[in-house]
Amino acid sequence: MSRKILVTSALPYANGAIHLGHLVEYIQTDIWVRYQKMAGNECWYVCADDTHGTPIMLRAEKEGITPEQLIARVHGEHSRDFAGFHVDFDNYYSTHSDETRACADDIYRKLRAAGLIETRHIEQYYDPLKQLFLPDRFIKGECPKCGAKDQYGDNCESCGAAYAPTDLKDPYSAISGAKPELRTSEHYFFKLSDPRCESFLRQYTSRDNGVLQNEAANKMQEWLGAPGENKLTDWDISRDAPYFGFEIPDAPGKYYYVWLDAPIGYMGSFRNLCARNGLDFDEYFKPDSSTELYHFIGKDILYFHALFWPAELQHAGYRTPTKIFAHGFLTVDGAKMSKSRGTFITAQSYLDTGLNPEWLRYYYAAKLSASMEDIDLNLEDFSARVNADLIGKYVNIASRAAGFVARRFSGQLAAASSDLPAIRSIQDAAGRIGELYEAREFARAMREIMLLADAANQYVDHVKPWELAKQEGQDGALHTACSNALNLFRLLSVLLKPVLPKLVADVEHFLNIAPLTWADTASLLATGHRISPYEHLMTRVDPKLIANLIAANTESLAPTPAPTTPPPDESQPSAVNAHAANAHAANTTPTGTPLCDIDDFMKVDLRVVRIAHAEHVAGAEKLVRLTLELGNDETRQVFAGIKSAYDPALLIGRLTVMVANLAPRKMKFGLSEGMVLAASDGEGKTPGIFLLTPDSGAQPGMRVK
RNA sequence: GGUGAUGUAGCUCAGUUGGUUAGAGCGGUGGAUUCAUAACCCACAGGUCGGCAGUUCAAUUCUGCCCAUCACCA
Repeated sequence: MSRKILVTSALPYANGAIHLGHLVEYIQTDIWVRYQKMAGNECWYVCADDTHGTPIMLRAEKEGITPEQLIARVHGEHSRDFAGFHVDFDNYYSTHSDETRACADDIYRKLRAAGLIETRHIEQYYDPLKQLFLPDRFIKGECPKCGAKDQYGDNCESCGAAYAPTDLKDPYSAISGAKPELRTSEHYFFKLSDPRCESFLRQYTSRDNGVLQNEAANKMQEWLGAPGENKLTDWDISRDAPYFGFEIPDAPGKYYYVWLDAPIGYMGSFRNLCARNGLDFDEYFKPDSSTELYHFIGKDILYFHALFWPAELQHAGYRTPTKIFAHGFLTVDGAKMSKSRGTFITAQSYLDTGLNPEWLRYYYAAKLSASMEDIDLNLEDFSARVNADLIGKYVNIASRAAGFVARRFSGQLAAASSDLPAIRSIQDAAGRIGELYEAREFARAMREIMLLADAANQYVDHVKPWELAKQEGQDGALHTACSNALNLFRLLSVLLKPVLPKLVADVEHFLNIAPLTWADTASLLATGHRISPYEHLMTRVDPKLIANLIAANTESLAPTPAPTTPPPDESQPSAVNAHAANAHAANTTPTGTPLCDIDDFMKVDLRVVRIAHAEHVAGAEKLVRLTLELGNDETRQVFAGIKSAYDPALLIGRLTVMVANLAPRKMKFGLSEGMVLAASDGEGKTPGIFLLTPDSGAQPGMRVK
């Protein structure tokens, strides 16, 4: 009767470190898999590094190593990070493997035989210096819409416009800086626009079919268009040499696009697992398989998993995924992860700082649902939640009872009261909580479990073991009370085990019992059972650690020779969500400014001034003419480019700050004898110009330093 | 710009198939207690349920518009 289940998480790209955004997915999947295993199902969890593509090739080149060396190293780093968070894959493999190549070739040949592959010549930018075709993200130039400089080839970060790289003005290669040339090349396409694909996908992704969450199904229908309106376009699945990947059979110099072999990496990883432990691969992937296949992914890569991937499988003669579970992104303290704010937190830094990985597992569980909504890691809430729930409520129950049992009853338990309401309510809830795990409603499950933990603490409070301990002839009552408390603790441990595997392993050691399974919610500890001495199971979150974590992840303002990871390929095939991509923007923020010393700074004579007069300058688009008083009856004329933000009339009388020793400059409208200081967003994301103002009390002529 | 999602107490979130006084945890305040790494127990305070308009005997819950945030527009 036990189900046979194969589960995957999206493949992280072998080009960067695992961060807390990635971990949402791996922890979510791991909890789900652990629950399935505890519930007695045969469940296999596979994943792999996604290792192909131009970014890997360039990154390796930059480090002076081969791509194989790079991906081997990153595989080690990723494996270590996942293990550190108790993410327990049955196989963590690599797409750069014989198995994945064999699966990719097999699928490709079958699709070709089905008439779903065709070739076409396309024009694409080519870097004549590096001698390679450039992915969209490696071409930069001026946005055709708003004119912002240094924008990527697919969309503009300044105005949000989407366009083709050929639309860019003054394009240049982000690798060599060379001006790219348009060149023609033959590409291979998967004919997603074929009526067979469309009709299959329309049915497969429909709400009624239940493969996708409703929100995702709606999105797919949007992408598919109205019935009859075929909006799907063929998918370009080849890239020209040089490319790190698998060469396409019978197509010298042509390689599978990394996004083609990434999902196939799930198969490759599983095939490798099958070979090692005698599983039957075909049983899981044949078209009429009775096994279940689940993909956990981020909502950003739905397109690949809900359209391309099922269409490939269907038409290559394989089963299609049972369900695709998309989750939302992670924000930290309500905002996108940011390197400058220190909230772009790597898995390694979290562990190195000394934070307990199970704190994060619990916190994520307490916030995750089956929806695609983003979840927020609020660091204050994180500490409060973990401390209150895990230490204050859950671990506390064991701590309250263990001392008495050890001191008064030599570690042996009395019979538990099987009809105790607190015990019965946990046993009754176990089925419901199991269903919540199954449905990925972890937050609801955690709420219910903590309610049960509250009831357990209320029980202890009610029977007052500390009073019984002082009374003559109450040994029996004390013994029962403590035994009940420990049974309550054991039952709660079963319910929390998918989330807290390491902690519950310690609990199993403390209670001196075999590994807990879901069925153990039906039983109680035997009379006379002997427990081990209690050792504290978990400590509270030390606020200092959180501060250290932020500090460890805050990019220094010093000119670090930033580890400039190349920008991701157009649509990076991994769980790396949009925030990972956004992080690249951090490299172009003020962090790159060289240091100056105090002597350099003191060369600049900053003075408080009063704006004595301000007026528009006839014929000037941006300028306002200011007359500034520096004290001692000295005045200066300064032209300031602040017309767009300030009405001159409202400036008169204000205090601000000027550079008093700036060399005078002759302008079309007169001599400008200095400059006033104002803030603005160089990237143009936040419009406006903001003049500086000193605190009240400052007088014209005072030096600013 | 289009489409979609979200907007509920200081924080993180439930909830309402429209119906008397809108909930939890944390935080705060007060009390109780001392078995438990100041944990636990009891109580209290607290919100114009984003804004405006409409439908209705009745709207936080339905409809429309607006605002904000986020995502997608491959």
